[in-house]
Amino acid sequence: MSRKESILDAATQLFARKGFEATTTAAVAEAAGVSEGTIFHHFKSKDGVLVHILHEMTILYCKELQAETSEAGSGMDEIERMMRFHFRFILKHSLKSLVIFRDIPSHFLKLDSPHRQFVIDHASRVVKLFSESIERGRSDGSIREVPARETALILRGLLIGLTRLKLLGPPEVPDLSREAIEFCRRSLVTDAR
Amino acid sequence: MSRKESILDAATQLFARKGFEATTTAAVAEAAGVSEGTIFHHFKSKDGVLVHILHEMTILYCKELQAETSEAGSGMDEIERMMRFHFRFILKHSLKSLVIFRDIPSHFLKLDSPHRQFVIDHASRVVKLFSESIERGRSDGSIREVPARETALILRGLLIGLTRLKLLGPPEVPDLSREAIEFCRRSLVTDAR
Amino acid sequence: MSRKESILDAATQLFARKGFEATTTAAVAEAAGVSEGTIFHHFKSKDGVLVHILHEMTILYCKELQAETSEAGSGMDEIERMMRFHFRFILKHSLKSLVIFRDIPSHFLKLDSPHRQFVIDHASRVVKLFSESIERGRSDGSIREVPARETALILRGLLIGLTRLKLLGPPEVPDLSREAIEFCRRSLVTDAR
Amino acid sequence: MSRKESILDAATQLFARKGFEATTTAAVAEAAGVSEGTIFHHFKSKDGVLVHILHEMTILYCKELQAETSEAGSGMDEIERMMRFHFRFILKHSLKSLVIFRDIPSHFLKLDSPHRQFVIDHASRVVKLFSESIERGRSDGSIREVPARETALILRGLLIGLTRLKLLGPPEVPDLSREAIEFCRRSLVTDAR
DNA sequence: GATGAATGAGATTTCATTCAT
DNA sequence: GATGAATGAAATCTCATTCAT
Repeated sequence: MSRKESILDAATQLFARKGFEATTTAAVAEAAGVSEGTIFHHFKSKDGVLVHILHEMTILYCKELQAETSEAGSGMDEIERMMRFHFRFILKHSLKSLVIFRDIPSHFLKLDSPHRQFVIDHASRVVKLFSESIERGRSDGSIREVPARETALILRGLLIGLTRLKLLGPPEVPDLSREAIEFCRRSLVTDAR
Repeated sequence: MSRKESILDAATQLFARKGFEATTTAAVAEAAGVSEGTIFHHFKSKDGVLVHILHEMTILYCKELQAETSEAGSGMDEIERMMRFHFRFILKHSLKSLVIFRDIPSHFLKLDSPHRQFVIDHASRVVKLFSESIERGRSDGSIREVPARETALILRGLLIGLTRLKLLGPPEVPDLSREAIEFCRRSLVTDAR
Repeated sequence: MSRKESILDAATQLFARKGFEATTTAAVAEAAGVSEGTIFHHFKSKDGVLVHILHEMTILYCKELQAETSEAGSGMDEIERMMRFHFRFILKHSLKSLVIFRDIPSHFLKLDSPHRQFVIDHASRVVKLFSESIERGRSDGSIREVPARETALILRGLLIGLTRLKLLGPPEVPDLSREAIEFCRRSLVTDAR
Repeated sequence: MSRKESILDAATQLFARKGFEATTTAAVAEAAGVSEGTIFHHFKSKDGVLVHILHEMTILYCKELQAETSEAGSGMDEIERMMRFHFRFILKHSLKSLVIFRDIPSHFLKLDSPHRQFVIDHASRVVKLFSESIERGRSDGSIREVPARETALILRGLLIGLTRLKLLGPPEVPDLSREAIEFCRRSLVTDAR
């Protein structure tokens, strides 16, 4: 593992456990077994480390999400597959997801943040994928007549909200992925199944 | 307006605009037109200001939410009314909601935060209200056979997610409240309406 | 002596001895017997301390220089008085003058420095005073026909150069004030004295 | 252009524009198109680059200044030629002169600098050349009875001061070389020309 | 000769908080 | 209750320099 990777690894752990603000670069350096200067050599700034994680995860998420929709099936199938993928993804990358879902908003969604646009663009891309699947579903008869973009936004809202609940909430929250998908399926499918 | 209120007002504005961490007590003092010491005189710490906002809003939310369910109607009616209330509430208190939805998680949901339990308890209370309405709906036939607690959590997840979208997202996100309620209604009502 | 004055005092000593860059705020704080934070409380930044010294000295210099010319006498008398004043001033305020003559250029005369204009304006004011005296001297016959502004600039150049020599040069440089004034007098007086 | 020359070139540009302290070795390396290590390979330290420039310029200045006096003429002629040469030199090497006149004092004239002696020796040599010319002028009757060393120091002071004015001052300062030489000539020539 | 990743010592600055008035 | 000067602990970041390749 290169030093850069060590740093990312240690940072992810610490950010997840203590929060981005409360984690010092000194702590990251020590956990990664490198000198503090090395962090700044590779990432320019403390923010830079978070940005790196954000970009990495965002790109991965988009790539894999898109792959889910390419294997045909009905529009409703695609929606279900994308939702299942989302839950799988945040489970597989739970630490990084936690960091992103909890700490990105307070740092990168300020109006003057240079990273705001990146985050927004990513969101748009995801919404668009959902939207297209909904339209496909309306065409192939698997999804009822709902407004595509609005519904896509609602689906994304639901995913985000449940992710927050899972990652930030108390541990006794049960796994809701199956039930959530069912919840959405019931709302979307055409009356005469 | 008392000095205490001035401080809360200024703090809300600044927390909303720049984030809790990035707002200095000096800035709050200046915006409120009081000296820095006064803040610590009334609240005990910077955290104290945020905690005050959190408590105030939480209690208000719970009180008003509960009021919504007291006017009878079917279980499904109650769900709809509670959802409508939520959207109304965050619109009416958008600045404070923004602060709470964006900044509370990263500060008060750390495992060792003394405020974590308060936040979690509040969440439980809300979920319980939803849950009870769902059960009532199942009894009165207005809601189909869904698991009450899981579904309540999903509803709350949806509300949180859409709130985040609205408060943090780009301004061009349309108002989704009506559509979201409709989305849930479709999923919950019994087949034979 | 207030803490602010202590800081200015200590800073002047240290800047003079070791140079502005090589002096740390920690050293200033220790020498002044205050905490490091106090420096920043009063002066905002390390630069701020230097700026304060610059402003203070500049204003004092201008005020006193102007006073020299108000007591009438011929134009040539005024020139001599102003030159004598300059040498007296930098002798009286030798530490602060050293700081200003040695360290200001490298910090505040960069093209993008926000203080550049202040320094330039001060210089202009001094040159103007010299210039006016020269014109007066030409009118009253005490100074020969020389271009006023150019000659004023040359006189100021001479003063700056000699000041640098005195402050920065080896200690064996003799006092040149008397001889320098004589040098200029010879160059400026009308042939038929 | 060798890498060493590239470095000197880039360093001169950057030192002139941003000042020696504010220029990082990383910036020099990038501007020169070499790696940072190469700078330390050729010069031994960041100081080393400045020292190199200083030595190079100092030696060149002395050599060319001396050449000016070898072509005979009266003592006064020599003084004029040396002054003209100085103005020509700093015009021709304006960037390097700027660096030397602005940044050397604050770095190499500290009492404990190992380069202080070199700078002082150079100054002495220049003063000596002026001094000798003045004595020659007194002998050949072209210069009046003035103390040779003091006057030489005054002349050097004037040159330094005007150089500072030209290099650091606002661009609207007119060229003063002709007028300055005339100013000195008037002061030095014997009454009965 | 050339590279550039790695270092580590240290500097400036920030800021919540205290406390004498 | 109100003030604001003073604090000090700590954090981010800089940067010349080294050294293995």
